[in-house]
Amino acid sequence: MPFTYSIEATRNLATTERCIQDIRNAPVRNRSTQFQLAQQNMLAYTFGEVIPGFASAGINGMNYRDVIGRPVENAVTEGTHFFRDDFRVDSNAKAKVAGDIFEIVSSAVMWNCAARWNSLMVGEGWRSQPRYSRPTLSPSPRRQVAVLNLPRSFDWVSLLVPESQEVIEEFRAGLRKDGLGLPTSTPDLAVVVLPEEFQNDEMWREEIAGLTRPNQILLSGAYQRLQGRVQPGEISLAVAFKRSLRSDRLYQPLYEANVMQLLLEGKLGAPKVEFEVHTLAPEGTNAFVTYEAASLYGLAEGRSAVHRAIRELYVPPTAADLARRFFAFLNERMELVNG
Amino acid sequence: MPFTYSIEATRNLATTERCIQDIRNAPVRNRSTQFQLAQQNMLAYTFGEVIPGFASAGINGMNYRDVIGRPVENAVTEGTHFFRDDFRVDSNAKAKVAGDIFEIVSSAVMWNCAARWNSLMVGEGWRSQPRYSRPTLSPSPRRQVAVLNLPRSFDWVSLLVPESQEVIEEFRAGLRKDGLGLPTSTPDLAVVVLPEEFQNDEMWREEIAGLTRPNQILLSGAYQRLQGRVQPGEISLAVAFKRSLRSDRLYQPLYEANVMQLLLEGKLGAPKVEFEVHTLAPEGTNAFVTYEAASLYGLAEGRSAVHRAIRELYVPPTAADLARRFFAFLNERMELVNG
DNA sequence: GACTCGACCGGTGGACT
DNA sequence: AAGTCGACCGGTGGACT
Repeated sequence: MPFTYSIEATRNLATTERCIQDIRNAPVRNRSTQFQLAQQNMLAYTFGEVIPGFASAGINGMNYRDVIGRPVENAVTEGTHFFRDDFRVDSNAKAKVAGDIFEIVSSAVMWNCAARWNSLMVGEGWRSQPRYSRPTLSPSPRRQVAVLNLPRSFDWVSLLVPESQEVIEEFRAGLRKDGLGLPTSTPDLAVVVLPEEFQNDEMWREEIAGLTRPNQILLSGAYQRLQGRVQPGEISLAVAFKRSLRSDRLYQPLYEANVMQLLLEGKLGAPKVEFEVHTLAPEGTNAFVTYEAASLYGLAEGRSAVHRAIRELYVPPTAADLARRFFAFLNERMELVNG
Repeated sequence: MPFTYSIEATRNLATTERCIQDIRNAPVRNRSTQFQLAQQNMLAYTFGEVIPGFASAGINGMNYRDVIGRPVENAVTEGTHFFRDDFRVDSNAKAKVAGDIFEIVSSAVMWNCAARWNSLMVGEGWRSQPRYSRPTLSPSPRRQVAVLNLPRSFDWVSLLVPESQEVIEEFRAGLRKDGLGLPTSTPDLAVVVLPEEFQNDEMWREEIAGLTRPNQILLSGAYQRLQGRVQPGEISLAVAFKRSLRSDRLYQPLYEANVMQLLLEGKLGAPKVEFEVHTLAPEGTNAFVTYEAASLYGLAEGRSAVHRAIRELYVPPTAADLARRFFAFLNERMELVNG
């Protein structure tokens, strides 16, 4: 499972493990797809033994856009090898898979950061390989975090403890009388304070070695363990991943951040909701301006401490930079949690 | 310029007027595009003598999705005719053009509705072909409207009279001190009260016969005439056009509606801002739920008259339905304007 | 005329039913 | 297991510089 394409490794794959699935004889109804980019196999192939930022210096410091592009690159190499001129995939296929890979790999980087952070918080000291500067916040098991890559169709409200969900439900019940609602969807990822009942579990301190299928399942299913167990103030960070930007594709995070702020800050008394957007191709400066928008809820209330809805549009240069930045964030934000 | 593909009509086109432009020998830098879908030529070809809703009964009552799909259909027929097996366009090319065509054609339908409405408002009576039921609002030249298809990169605030723009500018100046902003972008289309200085101009009462290139320019440039001349309460309707929906593509209109409501209702004392979304393929019911969201500004203020940010997600069955619905809207909303 | 900038949406791989 | 449902984004034609 090499980061760099290997004809030997490819040859040893069972056909079901290959990155390219030939479905010309088993087409999906109402589609003309001939070859599928098997996203999970691609992740296992390219990142099966590699988590960027926690791998070799060469990968940790490599241009992150190139790192994220590698699975599709490898898959296309494989497809061309087996199918030559017959091989073709729609640009929309690459687009879908590249977007999911950016999200999943970045989540894995942050998962490993959280594991390392948590290990420090329970008093195990600061792991030294690869080297990141040691956070200065005084360790406490209560300051552990969980990194949750949230699935499609998720509703972030389901993370909250029942009492908080009830407050929101009552608020919505009032709206429904007028035919109104305030539906919530989700960021791609949430960082939450690790609930007390998990603070002795080792799994939250274990760095994964790569995105094998079992590890993919571990990370993508982690959110289920925390549903109904998070206090409003414990949603420490929300992240939206967008591999590239277009002016019309900026608004789901911007809107969802506004709703989160209205509900968490306004109705549940939580501190500032930190919501950020990660991208590898901002395509101009317009997005940075769009994301300077003040949080509408705070504005309307005429509060003194108005803030942006989106705290930052971040373009990670390398996986190591992403990790360093996340450690710095935790070092600052987790001070809010009583040690 | 037939609505139905005609090999004779195609044969008579100059190459620059054709719907398919062969650019294999003049490629765009950094692109692999071989054939371009000449969007404006396509509109002139298929709709050069037809505005749906103001054409024959067959077209007015035809499934609007099929009407909107016709230009691409005709262009593909042309391309196949001239280039046979060489002809290919990316699905993203069709997607872009289909989206713009939905926007431009729907704007043209509404333009003609406005022309007919205005003609009634200045006392010329109600035109009878094709037949729509006569609005009941008492006519007044002050109740005329302008339909503005707004361009890419537009800022709806530029429509407002200088005094109102200044109010917004002052508000933003306060935000900028804290590193905040509240940038505005635009709906695809705005319906505004026709300013007094234009109420005798015939052009606002003239129905166009088709989307010839000059008429395309007339409609797409109309907004320039009204910039700086609209009172906050005179933005009667904002529309976003989305040929098809995806769950992630719902939020630009939802967010922009919220911002418009904060600024126009909250800061400038305008009545309820009516913002709607038109689509031909909602793809499930989720979008209808998303658009039940209450306007965040009203919520935060704890106002009594909270309303939805998006008034409706509308799926026009035919062009005649779109026209009828717009007449009904004008009949109701323009009552707010003193006759 | 070459280049940059907006905003268009449909084809996709996987989760869930 | 066949069908439905989420949310991914890159290639595009035109306006502008």
